[in-house]
Amino acid sequence: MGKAYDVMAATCPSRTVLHRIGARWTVFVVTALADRTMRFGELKDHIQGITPKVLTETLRALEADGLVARSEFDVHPPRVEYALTPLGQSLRVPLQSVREWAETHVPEIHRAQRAAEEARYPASDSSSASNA
Amino acid sequence: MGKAYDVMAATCPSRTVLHRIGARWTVFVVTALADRTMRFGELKDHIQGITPKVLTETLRALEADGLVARSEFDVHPPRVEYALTPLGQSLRVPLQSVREWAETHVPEIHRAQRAAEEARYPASDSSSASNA
DNA sequence: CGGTATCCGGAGAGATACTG
DNA sequence: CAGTATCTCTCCGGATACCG
Repeated sequence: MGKAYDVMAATCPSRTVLHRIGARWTVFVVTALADRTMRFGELKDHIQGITPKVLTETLRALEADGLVARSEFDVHPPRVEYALTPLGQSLRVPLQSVREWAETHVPEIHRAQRAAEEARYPASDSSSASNA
Repeated sequence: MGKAYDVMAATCPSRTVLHRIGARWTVFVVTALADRTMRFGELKDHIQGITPKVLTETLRALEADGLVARSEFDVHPPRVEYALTPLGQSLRVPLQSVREWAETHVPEIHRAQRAAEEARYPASDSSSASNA
């Protein structure tokens, strides 16, 4: 027997799943919630540059997919906490390895990009090396 | 001393990197090239549903980032082969784990989505269970 | 505090047709 | 075979302002 799902198949549902977890801010939210439960404002402060609208959309999507649990406390002022579900916890590992890869290989990629740039415009040495 | 790069920082270059490898078709191309070198047409056939334009764009981006190497043979008909660079190879592991997560957890996510749907429109039981 | 509502702009994705 | 060229269109994502 083969695999149940194959991401290479055009209509495979796993593509939808992949699309979701590949969404712009998913990795940030999951990473932020990996350590501990957080309130909306905490997430917003922690994930620098995210807007409330986008954070809400991301959280709603993750909640609908069963990755994040939303707990609302009926107090004043309002208090809402977000946490990873067990399913969301299981996503920590893959996403962490992706994030670490990104953080680790920044210099190599920059080097490759500058090299490619050089190849296209050979003469410009605005910041290129003097040492061969 | 802390980490050199932190994905949570708004201006961190690792975010750009993350964005690149999170691009729609990156995971497919890297996965396809994980096993062996492939020609353009092979990639196109293997990654079902991708259009030549998008495949080209993805390959060019990956090439610029130093993840994919393009080898052109001056023959007729033309023959062009794509392979992962060592840097690209290093991306295999993280992306494979993400892909496997997606393929593995499709049923759970579908279940969560249906449950969320139920919660919003409680009455409709078009395909819900007869067994409580 | 924890969101919504609304509007807007641009990048990316797709279909189709064509070329060296 | 391996792409380009064009065009369209959606959909994200961001800014801003407002609500319970």
